[in-house]
Amino acid sequence: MPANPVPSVSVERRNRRFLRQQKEIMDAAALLFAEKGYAATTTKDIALAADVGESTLYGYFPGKREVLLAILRTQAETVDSLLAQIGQLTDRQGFLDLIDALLETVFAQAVYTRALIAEAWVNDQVLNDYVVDRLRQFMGLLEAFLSSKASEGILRPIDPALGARVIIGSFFAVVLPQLRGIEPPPTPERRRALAEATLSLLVEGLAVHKGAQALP
Amino acid sequence: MPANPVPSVSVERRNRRFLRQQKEIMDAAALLFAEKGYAATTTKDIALAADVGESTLYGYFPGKREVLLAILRTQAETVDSLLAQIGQLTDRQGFLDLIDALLETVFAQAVYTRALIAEAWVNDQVLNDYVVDRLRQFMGLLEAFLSSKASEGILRPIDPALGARVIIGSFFAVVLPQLRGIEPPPTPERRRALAEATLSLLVEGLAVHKGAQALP
Amino acid sequence: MPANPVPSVSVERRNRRFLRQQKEIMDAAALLFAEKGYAATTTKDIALAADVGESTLYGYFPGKREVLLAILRTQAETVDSLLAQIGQLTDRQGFLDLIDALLETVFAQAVYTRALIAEAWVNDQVLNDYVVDRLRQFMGLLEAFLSSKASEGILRPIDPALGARVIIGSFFAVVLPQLRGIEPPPTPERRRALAEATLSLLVEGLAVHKGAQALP
Amino acid sequence: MPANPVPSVSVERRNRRFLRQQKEIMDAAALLFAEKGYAATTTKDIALAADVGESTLYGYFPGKREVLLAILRTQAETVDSLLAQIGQLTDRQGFLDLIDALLETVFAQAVYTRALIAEAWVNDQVLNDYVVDRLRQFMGLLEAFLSSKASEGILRPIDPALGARVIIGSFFAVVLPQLRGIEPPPTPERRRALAEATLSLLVEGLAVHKGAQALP
DNA sequence: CATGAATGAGCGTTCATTCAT
DNA sequence: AATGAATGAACGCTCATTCAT
Repeated sequence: MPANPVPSVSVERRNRRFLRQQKEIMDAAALLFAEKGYAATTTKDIALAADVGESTLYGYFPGKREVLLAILRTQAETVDSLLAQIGQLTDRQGFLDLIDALLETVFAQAVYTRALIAEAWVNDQVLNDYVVDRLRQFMGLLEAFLSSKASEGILRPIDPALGARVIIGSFFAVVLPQLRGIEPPPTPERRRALAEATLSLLVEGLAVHKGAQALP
Repeated sequence: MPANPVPSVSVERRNRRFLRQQKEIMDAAALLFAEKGYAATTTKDIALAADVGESTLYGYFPGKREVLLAILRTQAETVDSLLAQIGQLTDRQGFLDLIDALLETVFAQAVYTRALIAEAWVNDQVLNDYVVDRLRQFMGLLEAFLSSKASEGILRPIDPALGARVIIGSFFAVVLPQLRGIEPPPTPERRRALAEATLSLLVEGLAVHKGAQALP
Repeated sequence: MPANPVPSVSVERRNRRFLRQQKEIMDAAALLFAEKGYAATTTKDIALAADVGESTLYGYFPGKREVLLAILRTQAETVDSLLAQIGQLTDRQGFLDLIDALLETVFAQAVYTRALIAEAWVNDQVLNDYVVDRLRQFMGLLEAFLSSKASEGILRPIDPALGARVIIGSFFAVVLPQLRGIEPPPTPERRRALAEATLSLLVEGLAVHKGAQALP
Repeated sequence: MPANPVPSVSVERRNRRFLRQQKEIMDAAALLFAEKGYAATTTKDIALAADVGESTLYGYFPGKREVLLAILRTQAETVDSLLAQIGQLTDRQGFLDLIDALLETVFAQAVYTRALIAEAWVNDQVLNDYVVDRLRQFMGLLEAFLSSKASEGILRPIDPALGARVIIGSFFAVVLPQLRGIEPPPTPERRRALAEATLSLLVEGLAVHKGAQALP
């Protein structure tokens, strides 16, 4: 039997199918991991939710663990590709755009993110491989921004690490209840408004005062 | 036959032993629940960590689930008794004291708190029974404080709910890495300093400005 | 997508296999329940006897209890279908046929019957659900027969309830040792002979007398 | 310390106490064994019912099994001492007395008897050690009686083994529902009446006839 | 390629028995 | 002598994974 010289079409189609099915399994699994945690989710649950036979999973992933890892990797890659697009933060608008893009990403894959948080909270390996680096990168961006603005005399010369944390924490406080499912996910407009309000609060502070310089 | 008035000593001693052993099991379990999550922790793990036979657990708790619940209840009761001691927040110092007391409590039972967060993230029942109410109470305190200060003209009239969240988020951002074990737990001095710096940052804002009124 | 009309063959085959395996498990379990009692029989025992893995049982029954219930139900259904076929008892031959059919049924599923008796002796629920009604039905048949014959002047007007009991007891006395495995199960001929001898004894009595009327 | 030369009084008292407590435990256990079967009864159940600590049992019996054996032995000894009192059966009255004494014994220790039956049904060892011999002895008595009366021309020359069985079965049919707890235990009068009616039925038969000789 | 069936490993839990007091 | 506490062994059952079709 001669090797088919142009099997690429059917091979591609097969490949597309494979990837589509893989994604369907990951989506089903991510929802369950998010809702119950990895350990409490059974392969039977996943198969049922993905509407395939239990053993079919093993045609797409070597095992339950690898489904989780694929989910985490996907989530991390999305964040990575976002971070890769960001250069230096230079002005308020860039800052807001970053926050907004981040929020959009987080909510676009809310289920994946929730699964990631669930697992990272109880698994050092996952925390290190999928969270620590990205958080550090993000904090680096924020710290550099704060330091630079401070040296320009626009922001106060507070500890940039603390400042970065407070910023992150503030946005987490807004995002977490929605991720967790206590509050409905925000519309894009509401998302943007929240980002602006939060940033404004952080920049200008809670206290009444005059003459505060807005970020350029 | 008159009731023996004396055995109370031995009964008390027995009782003390029972409670001590119970606590030891809870501590061992809480550490594991914190580190791996409830579902991934086996009763064998707990027994090993508490240095008792696996079946001994069942002399102290009806089952694995009840060990978790005892942990959660203990954690919640500590927070409740703290919240019960707080009246109205009226000034900066009271605010700082609250934050500090809360942080102290959280760190004093870091393992319990971490276990609570782990489970609440993946279990609606636990979230509702042990987190939602307390968080709401705490937010209520903060919101009342912000509103009251705003009406006095001392704080800006921002959305108190958003303000409360940002405050919570800020402290979470500072606390979480330590709870999670990425950073070492803070000394009381460092704890206080962090609280002050964070509060100052929130009150006065990131931006340079003049004439801001400090909280009384 | 039209429903595939063909896979019914394989579906049927699968179904047959399932039922066959289910029966094999029930048979293995019934033997053990009969020999040791339900409580003293472990799922491991059953699996070993049925020559399957222990967890395989759970593909065929939801649990150990349900294996027992399936056995009891099967036994009861067989007896029910027998009782359903019986109309009124009118003559000696009908009576003998009933006894014989009953004995045949009991011995055909001796193991199931023995398991039923074992459990009914120590379990009110089982006694009520699987024994009481059937025994009552059977006694009803006998009592009606005795009363009717008594009113025809063919049988003495003894208490029909006592008479029915004595009849049942007599046959039990013959059957139980064989069910219990002390004596070998009877051949059909021996079975029939026993039934006739027992009936004759009951009808004519132990005492020597003349002029007794045989049942028609 | 000189050995007390006359400790017998206190030793006896101690002994009586021991035996009394032993009996209490056996009674509690027998009831449970009768109601749920040996295997389904836990030592905790027994201790609770006997109102002693679980480990106290082991001061009176080497283990759970031995409690059962003590119960069975007691039951068997009672029957043995009854059988030992019986000589040859010679007339109807002696026969009735035997039946009545047996019934009285059975009901006096209904719980023990029920426990014995429960265990003998699922345990060959118990069946052989505590039932078979006694039943054989009893059947021997009956067979000898039937044979002797047959040779005297008073009873018909039926197979004595079958006759004995029918007699036993008849009384079982009357007794079992009461032992099992479906019917209330009989008063002594009712007991005697039942015995007479049953015997009469067996002797004279169900059929109408004349000239039957009563047993002398 | 998809799957129902099968299974060893291991789960949470119970139990008869022993131990320390 | 009596017992609460402790425990290894074993229980009924579940699960991630493999196998046969």
